[in-house]
Amino acid sequence: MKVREKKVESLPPKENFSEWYHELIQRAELMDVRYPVKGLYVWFPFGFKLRQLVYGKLREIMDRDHNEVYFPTLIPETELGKEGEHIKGFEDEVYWVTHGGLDELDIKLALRPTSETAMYPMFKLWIRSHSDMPLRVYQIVNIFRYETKHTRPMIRLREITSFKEAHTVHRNFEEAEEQVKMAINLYKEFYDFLGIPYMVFKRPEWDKFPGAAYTIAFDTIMPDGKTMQIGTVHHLADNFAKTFDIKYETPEGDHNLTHQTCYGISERCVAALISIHGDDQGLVLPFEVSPVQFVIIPVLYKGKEEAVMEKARGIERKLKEMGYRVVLDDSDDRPGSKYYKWELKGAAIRIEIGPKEVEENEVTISFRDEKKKSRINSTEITKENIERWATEMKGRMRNKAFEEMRARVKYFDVIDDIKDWVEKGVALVHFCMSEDCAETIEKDTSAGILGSFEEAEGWFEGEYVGECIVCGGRGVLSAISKAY
RNA sequence: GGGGCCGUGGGGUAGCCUGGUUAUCCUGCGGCGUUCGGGACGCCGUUACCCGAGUUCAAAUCUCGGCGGCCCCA
Repeated sequence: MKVREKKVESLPPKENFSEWYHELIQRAELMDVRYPVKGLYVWFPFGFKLRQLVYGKLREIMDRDHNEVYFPTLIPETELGKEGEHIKGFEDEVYWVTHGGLDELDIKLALRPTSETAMYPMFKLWIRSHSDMPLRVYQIVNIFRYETKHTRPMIRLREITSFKEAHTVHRNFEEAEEQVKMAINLYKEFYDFLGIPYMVFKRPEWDKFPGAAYTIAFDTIMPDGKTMQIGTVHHLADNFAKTFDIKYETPEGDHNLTHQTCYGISERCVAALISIHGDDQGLVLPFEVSPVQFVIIPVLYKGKEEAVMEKARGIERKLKEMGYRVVLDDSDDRPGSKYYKWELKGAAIRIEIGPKEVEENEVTISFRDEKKKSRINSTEITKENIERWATEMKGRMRNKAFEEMRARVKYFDVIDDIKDWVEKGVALVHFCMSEDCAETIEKDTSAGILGSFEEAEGWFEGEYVGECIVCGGRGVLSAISKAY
């Protein structure tokens, strides 16, 4: 007798990252990629729930000392074009609204590629005196960029749907710089919460935000070895204040230009979350942000259904009363089929209840990041234990992610071997930050300079300063990678 | 920026080269029944040739354009 082949296709293995990502996003019902415009995608309810939970944390962090605002999507050409460097950086990727109905507009309107030029004319009106600062606001909005290269959900989009952008105004360069440090710490807190490892760089001059004095960026390493920028913090100095004439009156009665910062995180944080923690089975999510924190699978044997369902419903009720997100999967599928389904969707904790558990007042419990199952007494399902489980699970996920990333970071003092290495990770080098030397590196390695480390701790134990790998001049610890 | 490949039910595909009957298979989906501890089975039902133009008696199939997707090089 022939054993029947398993027919249900599973996810491509995660080693095949590009395919894995693409399939997972659809099968786990995060996004529908079938929308008929390139680079625009639809959030499914399940995916949007995940987005909301992740951004809930981001909001919580921001709300501590920022006020949420909303500025319009459309920016007049006259404002967008005011800051020379800024517009130069965005001009080839701006969408323009040129008509109202059948009439051509006198002044074209841009779909915001970012909101500096929407906000700062208003900041000029809002800022009168030194006591109006610091001003700290943020908004979570969609922004538009006409990408011509390979678009993909949550990573490279024409409509970024979830751009959290913060903008702050200060009295001088130093106070703005303090804000930059504060922003870096906020983002660290956010990514630590998600268990996502990152490196923090100062971007090279040629790669900073258009119009900024300098740019700090967070990069993580994706499973295919390429880096992905998952957050940026910009010190704008008084560059935009000059352009938009944002001045304040000092206690002495002088009128000074303000200094500003802005910093942003997009849905790439969700992309990083699912890419870094996910496995061959599908999503692995921290308990706090999983749309399904508990899934209860009843195992229904003929004649014993009612007792099992009764216990399952009881536990469902109990967990819901504690405030958790719970699904009792009483659909017609076999238990095995349900295990696969909820693993795909990243349900954090699974509880199985069958006749045996009913008899012994136990439940079978398993955590999404582990392979094993165990039996516990039903009375052990307490808020205290659940919080402990969530913390332990996060700890395991974070350690695993950190170890995997560390294995992809390696120091080099000769250029030759870098070309091969950047196919699977990040190369650390001492580098002088000159554009000439950068060109040599880009040519010899087919990879780019991420910048100089803000903090190398955790990634490199040696000296921060050393000889530039290209010219031998004074170099600082820097990183080279292929980037998304 | 340059080059190549592709578009068939909700998803994945065969058919296209060599135009011609009712468009293949897997999966999914709906109903009924039997089941249920790691992807159950039976029966019934359900849905497709990207859009536009051209060639032709006849186009999923050939030609051109558009839109969309994938890959390689810079």
